[in-house]
Amino acid sequence: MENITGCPIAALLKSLSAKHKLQIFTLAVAAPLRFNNLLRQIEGSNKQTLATALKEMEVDGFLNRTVITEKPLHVEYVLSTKGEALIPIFKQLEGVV
Amino acid sequence: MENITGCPIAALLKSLSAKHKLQIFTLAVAAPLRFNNLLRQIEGSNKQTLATALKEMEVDGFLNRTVITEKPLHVEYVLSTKGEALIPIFKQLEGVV
DNA sequence: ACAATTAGTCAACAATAAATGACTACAAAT
DNA sequence: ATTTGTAGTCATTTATTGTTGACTAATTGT
Repeated sequence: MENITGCPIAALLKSLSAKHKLQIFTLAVAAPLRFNNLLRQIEGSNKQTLATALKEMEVDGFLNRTVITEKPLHVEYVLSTKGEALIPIFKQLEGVV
Repeated sequence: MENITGCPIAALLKSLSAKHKLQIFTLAVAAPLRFNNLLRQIEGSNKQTLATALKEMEVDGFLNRTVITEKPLHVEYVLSTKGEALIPIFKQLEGVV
């Protein structure tokens, strides 16, 4: 009900702190992501939360969603340049914890 | 109801994303903080949320709480070394947004 | 003595985020 | 033709977070 002119970094932090997003980032570094794969890999996750996370990460410009019109016709999520830029920052946070 | 063995960085991100914390960090860079001062400075804040934020930041080791036994007997919150370590990371996030 | 300022706590309520289960829709395999 | 795998949506419920207003308690100022 607020934050029309809120701080963008605070908004980013809040967005990044949503459930499973950090793990999604981590997995996306290794390989392109697929919905049902994530659902199996990320224990304790569910369709809805995952769908919301992926959608937000796409809207925020961290992931690129592509429909692959081949073999088993599926969707791939790949880290964008903006998404990749966050990885070293997460690494730095490791040093603080 | 979970996260017994959760990722510490995810936990840190979630903690940092709590309301007003980023602003508290920012204000703490400039000068020691006082409770009622914050309440006035941070618009839209309230005692409870502020008290919770300050307590958590203290428990997380980002702020040091000191009772100043002088003049008007008050409490000061000052950034710890660990808290200061986060500042450049926040700055880096600015570059990503 | 009384009021204000200090720094909070507590319980009840409202708002937001996440979980659950049912459902959709298309393509490919049996 | 039916099941399986793809990738989701939708409505409801539950859990987590934040807000509100009343209250405490010590200190300081008038």
